[in-house]
Amino acid sequence: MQLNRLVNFHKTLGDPTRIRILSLLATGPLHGQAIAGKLGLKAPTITHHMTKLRDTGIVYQRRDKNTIYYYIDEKKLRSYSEALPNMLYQPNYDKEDDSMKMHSVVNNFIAPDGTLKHLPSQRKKKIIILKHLINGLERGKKYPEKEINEYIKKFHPDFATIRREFIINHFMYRENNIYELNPEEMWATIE
Amino acid sequence: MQLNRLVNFHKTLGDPTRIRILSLLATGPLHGQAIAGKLGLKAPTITHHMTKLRDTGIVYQRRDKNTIYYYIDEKKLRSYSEALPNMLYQPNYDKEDDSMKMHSVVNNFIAPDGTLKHLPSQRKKKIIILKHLINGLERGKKYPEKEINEYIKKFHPDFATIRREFIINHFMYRENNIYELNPEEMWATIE
DNA sequence: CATCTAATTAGGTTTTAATCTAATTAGATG
DNA sequence: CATCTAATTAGATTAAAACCTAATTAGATG
Repeated sequence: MQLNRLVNFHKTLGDPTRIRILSLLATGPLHGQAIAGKLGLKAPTITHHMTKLRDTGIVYQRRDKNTIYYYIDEKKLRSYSEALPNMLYQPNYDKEDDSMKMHSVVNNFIAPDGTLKHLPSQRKKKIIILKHLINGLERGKKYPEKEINEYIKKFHPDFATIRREFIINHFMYRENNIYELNPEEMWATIE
Repeated sequence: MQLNRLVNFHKTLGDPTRIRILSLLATGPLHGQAIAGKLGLKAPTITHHMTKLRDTGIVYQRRDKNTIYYYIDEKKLRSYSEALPNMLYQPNYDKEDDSMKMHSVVNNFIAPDGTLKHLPSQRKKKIIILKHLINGLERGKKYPEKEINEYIKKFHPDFATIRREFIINHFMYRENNIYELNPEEMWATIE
């Protein structure tokens, strides 16, 4: 699911009038005038809300003569509702990785004050630490070399080595001494 | 769950920035500056969003020295996400009532062409039938007596008796021979 | 106590969206 | 085709909220 559709779904439900409309429809289909009457709103307002509900897909409609009846699509409502928690907490390989190893490795190599004791020599652990270190950098932002050095020095005085590791392991790339984060797909992985 | 909290939950998720923040937090806790950096926003903006996320309860925070780390409360996120579908489609007593009894009672007293055979004499059944009959009337609309009579005659010729039952059982009230539906809380119930 | 860092508050700008009235469209029906 | 009803569109008003800069607060630390 794309970000946009998900945001839109929640934005649509983030309005008391629309929730009340759904409550009404839960007991059975209704036409626009009936909804307007029950909620004390005017017809155009109902049209406005039904357009949004229809656009997200959680209600559909059927015409009978001049009257349009609205129905909830319960299945869509449920699947959209579950989308966010599932997206965030889908257990995948990386997750295991992060929560199991990363935590203890970070604990071992990062001091309580957040500085780096020393760069691990084992490749796997080193990758985990490098990932941790670039956490404070911004995707899409261009960093002059001086700024990168300053950033790294907050963790460890040997900025040159760490900066080099960033490049070697494809966390960043350099062009004319300007540094920028690579897309995550390019980063070195453990395995 | 009250309407308000539910609306608020969805309103909170109905913003791309906040969804992105949750995506970031899903991989592990982060502090405000890191979030601001990754999203290209300023610190006050993050405060603004974190306040909303915290107020709905789906994130909480822990302080470590000067730095505040934010965590997702996965349980709350899930339970809120399920709230709306469950609210709408939770079988409760009234529902049972409607679907179990109402169905068979209506089947027994309403002919296939939609007309009423005769008004049940048992109170419970009579209420169910009256409920069924007023289904086609609109909340908030004022009906002159003549219009009510015509409406009832679509179901049964003895409009006077049925009209009287509507009033006796508080489905409608009359003022100057103008009839109007009562709010649902006033209707006679089965127990 | 002076100073540093991270977070927050205050206040302002701009965008979005909920609602209304008035006018229009789409279908049904006589 | 004239007319009715329900729905929609257009356009305006108002309220909410996302984001910023500048100033302030809260805690940690030397």
